[in-house]
Amino acid sequence: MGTQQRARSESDKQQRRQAILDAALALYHERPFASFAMADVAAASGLAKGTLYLYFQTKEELFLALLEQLLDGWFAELNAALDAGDERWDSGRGADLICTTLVQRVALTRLLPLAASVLEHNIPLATARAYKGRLLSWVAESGTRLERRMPFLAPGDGVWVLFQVHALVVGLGQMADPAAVAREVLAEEHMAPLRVEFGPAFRRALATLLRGLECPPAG
Amino acid sequence: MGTQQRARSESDKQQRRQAILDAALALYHERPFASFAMADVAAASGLAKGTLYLYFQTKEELFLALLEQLLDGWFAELNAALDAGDERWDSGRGADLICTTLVQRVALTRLLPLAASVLEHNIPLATARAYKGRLLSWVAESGTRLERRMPFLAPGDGVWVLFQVHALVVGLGQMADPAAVAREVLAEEHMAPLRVEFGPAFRRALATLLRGLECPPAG
Amino acid sequence: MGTQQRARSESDKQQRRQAILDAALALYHERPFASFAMADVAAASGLAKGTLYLYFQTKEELFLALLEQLLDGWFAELNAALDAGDERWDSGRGADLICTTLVQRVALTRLLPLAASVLEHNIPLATARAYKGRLLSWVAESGTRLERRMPFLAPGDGVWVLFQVHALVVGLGQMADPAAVAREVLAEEHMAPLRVEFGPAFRRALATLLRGLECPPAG
Amino acid sequence: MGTQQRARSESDKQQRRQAILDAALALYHERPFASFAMADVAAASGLAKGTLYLYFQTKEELFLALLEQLLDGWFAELNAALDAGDERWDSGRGADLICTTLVQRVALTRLLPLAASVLEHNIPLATARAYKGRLLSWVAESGTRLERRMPFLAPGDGVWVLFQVHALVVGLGQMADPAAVAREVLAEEHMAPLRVEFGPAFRRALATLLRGLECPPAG
DNA sequence: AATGAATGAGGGTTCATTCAT
DNA sequence: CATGAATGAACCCTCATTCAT
Repeated sequence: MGTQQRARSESDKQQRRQAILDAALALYHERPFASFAMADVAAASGLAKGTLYLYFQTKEELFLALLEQLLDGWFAELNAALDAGDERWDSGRGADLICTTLVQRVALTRLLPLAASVLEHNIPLATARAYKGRLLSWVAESGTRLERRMPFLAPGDGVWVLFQVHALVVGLGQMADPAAVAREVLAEEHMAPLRVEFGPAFRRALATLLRGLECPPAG
Repeated sequence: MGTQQRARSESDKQQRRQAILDAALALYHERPFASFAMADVAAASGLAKGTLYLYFQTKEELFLALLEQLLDGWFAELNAALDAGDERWDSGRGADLICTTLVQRVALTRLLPLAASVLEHNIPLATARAYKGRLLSWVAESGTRLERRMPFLAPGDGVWVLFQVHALVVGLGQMADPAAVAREVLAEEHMAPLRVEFGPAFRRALATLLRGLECPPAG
Repeated sequence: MGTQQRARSESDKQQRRQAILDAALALYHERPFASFAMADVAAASGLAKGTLYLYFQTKEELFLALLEQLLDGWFAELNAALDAGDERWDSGRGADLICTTLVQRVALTRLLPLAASVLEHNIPLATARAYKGRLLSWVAESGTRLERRMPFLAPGDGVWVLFQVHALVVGLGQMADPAAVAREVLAEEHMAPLRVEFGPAFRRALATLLRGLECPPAG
Repeated sequence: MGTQQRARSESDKQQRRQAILDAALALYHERPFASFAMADVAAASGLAKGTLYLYFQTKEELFLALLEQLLDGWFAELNAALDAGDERWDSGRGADLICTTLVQRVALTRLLPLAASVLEHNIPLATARAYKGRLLSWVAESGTRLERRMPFLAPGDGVWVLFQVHALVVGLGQMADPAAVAREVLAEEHMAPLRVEFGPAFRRALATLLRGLECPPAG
């Protein structure tokens, strides 16, 4: 119905852009992201469909902006924790930090798996480059910090660990968040071994992985 | 166009069913599986759209049939290798086997990530149950074999390792197989650190993970 | 699976034709006629789909053949009753006969409404002519008999009454046999006035109609 | 093709909705309603297919909206006529009113028979309830008025008469509006007795029916 | 800048009919 | 005569995007 106030100044516009992203995020609590339609995001943000296109050229761009924001938040928290103090961490401690910060960011862990399929559609080269560029610097910066904190990590291991984190989030996230039908099946008694809870599963996987790096070479 | 030969005998029909699956598989070389339309599969297999529905009740059933077939093949090879001989393996040897058998099955590693999203749509409970049931028995059987071969694995670790394999295949597979636009970006000089090659990446991740299990507890 | 025995002689073929019609009829007991597919009829008669087309050129022809058969049976019974004895009947008696014979022929009353829509599709002129021709002679013959039995009927009234019977069967039949959703709605308390039971509704309508003919002109 | 003007105001939208209904109605002149595809209605109204779904959630909803509109118009006219003046009417007068108002509403008489089959498909319970509810109140209100005007009608007879009207419209309408092939057959000389003209046929049927109610009980 | 009505290409699925065997 | 695999035109509906206002 009513027309929203116009965002005139540049900061107004940034705010509105942010409001759209927030609304999109909020939709997670109701339904899987893959089912989003622009109409839903528009409704959730109290704007008209067309308005979204003033702030994002395509649906995918909106999606990537949201993902970047969530990643940004996580890397910031991660870096802050890695920068505080200077005692050495063992693999358990490192795994703990990453898990704790990540597990509570449900939206991020659910959005990340979709990144790849979104990147397949409809995004201009420049957008893809921007996203990947940002990803690169995040990974590089946090990778270095990880290596500093966990000296058993060789140069380059920090970035490598973050890749594994990505992979595990995507892979385990998918297993831990099955669709309705699958959930129903998994609820059956004998399916118990196939049930995966993201938090514990991820923690154990990451801890084991870091332990493998920490472990003195066999022999 | 022209009418295909009729598949009369039961074995003809199995062959045709297989031909459809093969055609679907072949489409990978041209476009991401997620974008498949039944029309595409029909065209690729030289059949009419309606004909596909003689062999598969829904698009999703076709997809799951393909996936199960590939999984079946892999688990068979894996089990055969685990059953041959009875020397003990260390983590490196175990990782090698899994990697070698899996890496050459490109289609499987690309299809697996889609399983979750397919399971979200349009499949009857029975189909989901059948798929999950099969998965369960594959995982249980191969898990036991892994434990037998690698005695450093505690009971239950075998299944757990296979879950991590699944997760890593999905996660790393996604990173290693970017869409056209993303590939173009990653081809740029400075993006090198973000490039992931599935084989080596997966091998290292799995080896490290198994090493972590093998490693004597810290202390 | 198995191949049916071949109908070689002409009488074999008549029998098979009849078997198909019987099977189609039997399907009524399970689902509304409008939802029939040729595949269903084939399955019900234990024949292959293609075989049906050896006996009926189109789906509609099969349908009309079935309808004609049911009509034939009813007119035969009606005529027999009208021919037995020679006392005069009043409107009540006439209505009773028609109702009693018709109400028990559920298949007929449910099939009749579909005749019109079937005639709209896909039937050759010759088939339509044959059907209408048969209808004409049935109506004419039974109409005459009605007039003989109920002398308050003027010449032509007999045919006219049969038209009204047709109309009422179609109209009331539709109201008395609502679809699942409609039935659910009608089951609600306050919808009671909209509920129609075919037997009583038809009986009263026809009785009133005949009474109107019987009734001395007003004034 | 070209883009239609946008319906902005609420009244514009009502107008467009109406235009769609009008276009659907107009299609009657070309083909039986049962064969309508949304694509046809779209083409007839000069809109894109998708646009129809802005105004009607499903094909069936469009259909019911059209029917309700026509019914509403008829009941309004009927009620107005029944409310004007207060002399008593005999059965002939009552039949006249109903016939005259109904016969000129060709679309209504052709649409009504399809209501039942439409109600079988794809409509939410709520829609069915709304339709039946409206029907109930129309019938109840006009039924009462009929009884007031024609005192020979017992309580409840008014509603009953309207049911017969419904049934006769459906039944006779079907007979009077044959498909192309059937029409051709009926045009042949000797088929004359099967030809039904809706107006006269309906008038006579209804008049006779009312006369039957008016008539003093036999004996 | 904001709107939201209009677009229209596709998508999955059904089913009457054909015809090679 | 019998079969049933193959066909392919239709159908309803969705939704990202556009653009007139």
